[in-house]
Amino acid sequence: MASARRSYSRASEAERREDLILATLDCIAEDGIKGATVRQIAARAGVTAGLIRHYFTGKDQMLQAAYRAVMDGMTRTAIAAAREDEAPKARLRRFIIANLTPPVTDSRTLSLWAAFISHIQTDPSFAAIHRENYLAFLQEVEMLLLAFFDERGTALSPKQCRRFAISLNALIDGLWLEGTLAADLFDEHELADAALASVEALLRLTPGELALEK
Amino acid sequence: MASARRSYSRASEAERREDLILATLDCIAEDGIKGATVRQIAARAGVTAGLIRHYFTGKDQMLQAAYRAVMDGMTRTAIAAAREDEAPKARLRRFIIANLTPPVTDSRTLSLWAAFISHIQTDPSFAAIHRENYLAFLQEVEMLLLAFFDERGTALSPKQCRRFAISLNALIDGLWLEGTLAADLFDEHELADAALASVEALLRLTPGELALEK
DNA sequence: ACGGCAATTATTCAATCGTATAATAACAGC
DNA sequence: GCTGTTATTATACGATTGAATAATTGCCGT
Repeated sequence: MASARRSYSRASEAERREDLILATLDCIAEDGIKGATVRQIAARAGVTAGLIRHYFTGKDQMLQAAYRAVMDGMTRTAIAAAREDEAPKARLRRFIIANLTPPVTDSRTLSLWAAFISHIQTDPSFAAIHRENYLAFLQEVEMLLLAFFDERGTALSPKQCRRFAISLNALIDGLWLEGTLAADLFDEHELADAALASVEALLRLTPGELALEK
Repeated sequence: MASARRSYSRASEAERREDLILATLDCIAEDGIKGATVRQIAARAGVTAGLIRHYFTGKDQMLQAAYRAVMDGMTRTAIAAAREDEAPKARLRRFIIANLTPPVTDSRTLSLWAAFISHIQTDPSFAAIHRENYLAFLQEVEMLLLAFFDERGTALSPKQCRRFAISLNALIDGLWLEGTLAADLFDEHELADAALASVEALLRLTPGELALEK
């Protein structure tokens, strides 16, 4: 009885790692962190479970890589929305809107974010990843604010800029979290509109200054 | 060889359930959700594992009860801070401060909150608990705002009140989350001060109107 | 004081987890 | 085309999990 071994094809390290990470995210999005077992992930990636330990030291390290991938994706789309070839006001507006419309406000994204956030408290590696992303996000907001107030001709001390950035970031985070958790309570533009009006108030701008194009 | 069975004492259903729930929270706070196994919980509660299924249908149901306990605790302390025997402005101020100082901004509270948030996406029972608490929180904020603007003599339409409440809630949530996650980045009063200034701006009040007593 | 109810313990079970190791097949270099 | 390297599969192992069942002991009513 010849052993009928499964046929397979070799892949480059880069794409195999990516496949495994994407499969991890699929599993988490579907069943939560408890659904992300090495077997389920391997099955979803079309390989066998043992392969995971060939590319990662262990399951934990793969989860960290997956967390990095999620956070990178979130910040990348938000930052990409604030295109450099536009006026500071438009960039700030686009940045806010991008954070409160799909694909950032998306059930799957929230599931992934939520699955990882609890690890921050327990595992220092996850804490480092979070810290890194939070500071990067904060700095991006600060740069947008500086450019905006500069164009507007309003003075803005570094300390005040930082305070604005912290509050603005908190507002966006909160709206994103609750808005995505209870997506049925808000329609798509309601969230972004509320954010724009709130940011105007937060920065002590005149109503409509940020939302209206002219 | 006489079987040396462990001696024990009976307890009322109420306190046994509470003991088990508190033990559950202790386990989660210490090791995350993965540390909340029936055996560890039972050990921490000073009973044996089997007893859990005598008071709860299963582990899931006990986790739900624990989640309810956490959320109740958080909203209760915040609402209790807005004492009824004070002026509307003071109540609003106290409410905001209470949400951004210990024991609400506390590493343990965050750990518990974070451990449960991912279940909202997966388990409808957890979604219902979250929804219930979110709406209760929102309504509390709306009532505080109505009383405040009424005393101030400013008109406030129900729609505007709701929009304010949503934004204010998001701001508090975001500050609480990031501030507690990165507690070392902020000192204790910085968070509450930032919140007060931001809420003043959010509600289009004059700077210092909410923070200063007079 | 004692009998019976049920709260609690003790033990077992099947399932599943992450990891380790050995066998094998795919592919590159020559 | 052959050969050596190694990516991949296959299998096994020990630990741990949530749940189910049976045995026992604490305690209340009488």
